[in-house]
Amino acid sequence: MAYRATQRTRANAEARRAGIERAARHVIARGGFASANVAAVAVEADCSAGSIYTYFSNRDELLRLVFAQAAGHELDVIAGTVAEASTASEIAESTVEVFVRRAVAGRRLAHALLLEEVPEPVQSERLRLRRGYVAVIGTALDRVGGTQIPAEVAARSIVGCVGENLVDILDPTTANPSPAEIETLVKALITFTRSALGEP
Amino acid sequence: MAYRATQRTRANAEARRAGIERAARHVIARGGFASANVAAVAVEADCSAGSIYTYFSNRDELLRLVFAQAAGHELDVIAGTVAEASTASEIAESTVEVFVRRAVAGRRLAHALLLEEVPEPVQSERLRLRRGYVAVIGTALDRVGGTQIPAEVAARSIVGCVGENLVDILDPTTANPSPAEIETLVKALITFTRSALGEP
DNA sequence: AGAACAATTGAACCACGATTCATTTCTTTG
DNA sequence: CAAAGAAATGAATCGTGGTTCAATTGTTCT
Repeated sequence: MAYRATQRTRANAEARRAGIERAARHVIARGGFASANVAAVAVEADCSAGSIYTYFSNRDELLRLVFAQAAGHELDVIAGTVAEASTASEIAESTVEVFVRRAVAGRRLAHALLLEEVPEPVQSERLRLRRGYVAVIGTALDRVGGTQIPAEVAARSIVGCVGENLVDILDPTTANPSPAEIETLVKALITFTRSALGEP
Repeated sequence: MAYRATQRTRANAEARRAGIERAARHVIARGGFASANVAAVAVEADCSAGSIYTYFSNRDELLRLVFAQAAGHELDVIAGTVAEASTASEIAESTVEVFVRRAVAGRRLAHALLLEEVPEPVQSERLRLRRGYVAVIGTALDRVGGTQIPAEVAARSIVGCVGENLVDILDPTTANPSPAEIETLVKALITFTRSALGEP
């Protein structure tokens, strides 16, 4: 016997794995999933293409993990703010505010997470996460009560409204939206979703 | 001189071209864009793969044309019904009704047109068409007046609401939705969009 | 009929990028 | 330090599916 994996070895391995994930996240945030080929991630992670396969079974799996982390974090943020809301209006308001502002702040990444064409395993994850948003908002709406329609439909509708209005704004081929434009949109969406939920 | 393209020749050529488009549409309606590879379309059109390149410059262009036809037709239908509406409520109502019912009736095709991952040229076309929907609904809302928020945001929101609520229903990997489910959804969406537009 | 040209065919070609794997380099332990 | 095993490397491989093209078949005209 002459070699055995040690504490440090494993810590290093974990650091490498995390480094590759971070690299992939950066590449995606810069150029979307389309640009996140194995070679590009390897360059960013400062390792070889082959090495990536020591830590991840394949490219799709790596992308799926990175997607799940990033999108999961966004979901947590929304869940946090929605949990504090005590009326349907507040739920609508905080959802729109957080969603739109965070998307605009991290435009390219938001586009990748929400809209870009992705490999199938990532798409499944995206649908899972979207169901997560619906669940979080739907549960909150149920808690505060007073909606005339099924909370799930209301929650989905809110997600749909906001998402659809971000399509052009997040388009990587167009210039950054002006702050004024964003203010108008946020205000309008809040008005729209509030009245939709039957609040004045 | 011994050969010149004649009336009949050209008519035949046009028929072939149309046949290939029809074949592509059928393949897409059956298995989505993913299944519409050149070989599959050729089989359905009863011609060789190579022949397709006599009539279309490449696969993406063929798919783009077929998409534009199918989605353009849907837009025309919506435009037709929305044109008859004379209140915001009626606009919301007819949009939801037509959109949802037609989507459910042609589930697989609707999924392909609205949600499936598609080659870039098709995606551009999809965005164009979506802007068409927004324009049609937005113009109608402007015509009847009385919305507190920009008509474009309202129109986009309606499209987003409806689209998002179709995601699960159109998923090809799940069973057909029950008629009752559809009724509930249509009713809820009409309520949601109506109140969103500030109508009781 | 046969010359002239267009259309069809389908197998070969090609582009692309993920994946593999023989080789080399690094770590640990006796 | 040497042996044993792990990890890293990156060029070669492979799979996939769109695209091409030489050969064949079909059509028109004199």
